[in-house]
Amino acid sequence: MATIQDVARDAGVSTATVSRVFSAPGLVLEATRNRVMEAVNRLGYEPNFAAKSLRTLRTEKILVTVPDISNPFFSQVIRGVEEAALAAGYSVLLGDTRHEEAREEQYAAMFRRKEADGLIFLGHRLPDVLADMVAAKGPKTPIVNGCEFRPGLAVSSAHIDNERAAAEAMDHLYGLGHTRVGVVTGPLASPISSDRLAGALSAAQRHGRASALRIAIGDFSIESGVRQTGELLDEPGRPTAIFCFSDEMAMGALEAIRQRGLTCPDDVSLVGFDDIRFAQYLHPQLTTVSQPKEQIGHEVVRMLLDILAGRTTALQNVTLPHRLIVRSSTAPPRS
Amino acid sequence: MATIQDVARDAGVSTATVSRVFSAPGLVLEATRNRVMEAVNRLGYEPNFAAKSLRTLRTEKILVTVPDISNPFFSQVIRGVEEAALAAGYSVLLGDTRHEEAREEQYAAMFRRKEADGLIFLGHRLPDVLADMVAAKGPKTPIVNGCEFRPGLAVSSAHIDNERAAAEAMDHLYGLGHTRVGVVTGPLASPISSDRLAGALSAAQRHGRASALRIAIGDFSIESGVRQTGELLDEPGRPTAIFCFSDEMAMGALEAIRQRGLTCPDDVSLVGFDDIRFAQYLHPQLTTVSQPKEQIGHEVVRMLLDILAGRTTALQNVTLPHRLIVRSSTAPPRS
DNA sequence: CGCTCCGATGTAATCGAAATCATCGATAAC
DNA sequence: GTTATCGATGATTTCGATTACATCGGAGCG
Repeated sequence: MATIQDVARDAGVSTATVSRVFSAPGLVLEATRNRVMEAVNRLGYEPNFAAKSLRTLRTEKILVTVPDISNPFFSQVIRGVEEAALAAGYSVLLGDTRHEEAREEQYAAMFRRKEADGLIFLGHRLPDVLADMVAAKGPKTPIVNGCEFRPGLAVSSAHIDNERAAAEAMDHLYGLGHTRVGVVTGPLASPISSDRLAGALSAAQRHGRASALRIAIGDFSIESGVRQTGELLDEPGRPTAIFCFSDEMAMGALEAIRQRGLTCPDDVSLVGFDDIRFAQYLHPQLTTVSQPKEQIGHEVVRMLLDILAGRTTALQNVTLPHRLIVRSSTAPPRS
Repeated sequence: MATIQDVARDAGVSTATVSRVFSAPGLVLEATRNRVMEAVNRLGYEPNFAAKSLRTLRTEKILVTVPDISNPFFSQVIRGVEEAALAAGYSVLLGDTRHEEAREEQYAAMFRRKEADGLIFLGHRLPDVLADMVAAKGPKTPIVNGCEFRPGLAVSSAHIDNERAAAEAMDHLYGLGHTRVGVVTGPLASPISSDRLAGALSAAQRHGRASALRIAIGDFSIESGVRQTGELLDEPGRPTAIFCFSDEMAMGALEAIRQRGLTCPDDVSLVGFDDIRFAQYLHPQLTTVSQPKEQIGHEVVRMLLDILAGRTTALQNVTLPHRLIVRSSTAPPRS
C-alpha cells in the first residue's frame, strides 16, 4: 500500500501538503489539491491508521463491552450505539464479555493500551484498573455506562428507572386482580435486577400482598425462565401471575406454563421486560416493559462524546422513559 | 499514561530491554526482568497500541461486517468468530452494514487503512475496492466470507449446502403428504436465497409438485414473513405448508396463520431456517434447518488466520453440515 | 522603494514501540 | 594465551502520518 511519501513524490509536493489536502483542504491551492488527489487515486492511497493514531493520540474508536451480544436487548442497544458513533465519525469495537470477568479485564487492557478513545460498558462491573482510572481522573474519564446504574461507580450512565418500571408492571397485575404473584429476577449482583426487585417489593407492599409474593432468582436466560417459573408454579398456592425481568425468561416461562398444561393468560398471566423485537410475535403476545433501547445507545454515545470533546465537568445520569406495553399475556385471574 | 521510556528510566535499563521483557522474555535475565516488571506495575504501563501497530504493521484485529447484528442468526455466528479470534489473540471490530452499500464501503475503507489485519464479511456483497484487492493479490488476500458462497467472488468461504438443505426441508413436507407448498424466500440477490430456492424447486420437481409450488419474496424480517405468508394463504388453493428461509420470517408466518384463524400445524405446517435460539420456544416449536452457527464463525476465523500466517496458497471452500430439526410445527395435512 | 504581512508550501521534529546492529564481558575452544 | 562465541544489554533507526516552525514570493502600505 502506498504511503504519504509515495503520494508526495508522485504529485511533486511535500508530505505536509498531502496531509493538508486531507485535514485542511482550504489551506492548499486548488490546482495543487487536484494534483495531489490524482496521485492519491492513481496509487490507491489510504492514510495508515496506526501512524495517524500514534501522532494524534486518538483512534476514533469506541469500545463497547456487552455481557452477551446474542441477547436481542443488547444487540438493539448496540445498534443505537453504532448509529450514533458512526454519525460522529467513530467506529465501534465490540467486546462480548459473556459475563466473564476475565474477558472484561481483557477489554479493559485494550482500552488502557489506547485501542479506543472511549469505553461504553453495558454490564454492571467495571474492572479494577478502570475503576482506578475513574478515581484518578474523575468525571472526565471517557468511560460511561449503559443500562445499569450504580451510584457507587462514579461514571455517567443512561438507563431507565428500573424500580419504577417494575413497580408499574406489578401495579398492572394487582390492578387486574391478581393476588399471588411470582417474580423471576436476574442475578441480584446487578443493579438492574436489584432495582427491579425493590420496585416489585414496594408495589407488593403497597397493595398489601407482600406476604404472597414469591421470588425466584434466574439469570436472564430462556432456560432459567423455564426452570424458575416451573418452580414457582409447582409450589402450593400457585401464583396466578408471573413477572420475569427479561423477555427471554418470559419466553421460558411460557414454555413452563405450557409444560404443565396451563394456559397463558387464562391460568397464569405473564409480564416480561425489555420489549425485544420478538415479544409481540409470541403467542400470546407478551405484555412487557419497553425500554428505549436504541435511544439508550444514542445517549450513552452522546455523553461519551461530550467527555471526549472536553465539554463535560460533572457526571451525567440520564433516566430515559420506559413504557408498560399491555398485550395479551395478561388478563384478570380466573375467578 | 506511562511510556516505554518512563519504564526504562525507572528500571534503569534501555527501552529495548523493556520491549524484550514483553515480546521475548527468555532473552532477558530474570533479575532484570523483575526490575522491569516492578517498574511496569509501579507506573501502570501498558504498551501503546498505535506505536506497536505502526512498527509491526499489524493490528491483531479482525473486522467483521454483518448485515444486521440484531438478527440472532448473525449474532450467534459472531459469537463463534469472537471466540475463535480471542483464542488466537485477535479482537473483533464489528461493522453492522444494515444492508446498506454506503456502510459496506465505509468499512472497506477502514480495512484499507489497515485498521484490521483481516476482514470477514457475512453478507453477500464485497465493495469494489476490496474486489480489486482480491483480484490483485489472489487467495492470499486476508478476506473471507461466511454463510454466503458465490463462486464468482474469489474469496474463501464457510457455509452450509443451502441448496441441499432446502431440498431436505421440502422433502420433509412432501413426505408428510403435503402437495401445495408455499415458499417465502429472502432477497434473491443473495446466493443464500437463490441456492435455497433452487433446492426447493428441484425437490418440488422431483415430487411432481412444481406446478403447485407458490413463491413469495421476503427480506428475512419478521414483518415480511407476516406479509408474504399472508399473501400465500389468501390465494385460492391455499398451501397446506409454508417454508420460510429464516426463522424470523417463520415467526411472522405463525402470526399470519393465527390472524386468519388457522392453526399450525393442523391447518398449515411450517418450516423455518437457521434454528435460532428462540425456535424451540415458539408455540408450536418450530421445525427448522439448523446451521452450525458458531462453527461457521470458527471456520471462517481459521481460514483467515491461515491466510494471515501465510499458510494458504489456494482458496478454501468449507461446507459445514446442516440438520433438519423436526419439531411440532409440521404434521401431515388435514385429509 | 523598502518593509511588513500573508498565503502557499516545505523542512523537520515528533508520537511510542520494535527491531537491527553494536557493544561488552565472560566462557569455551584450540 | 589468544580468539571465536555467546548471552545480555544498549544505541539507534524505523514505521507513516501530523504539525510547529521556517521559507519564499507577492501584495499592500507609507
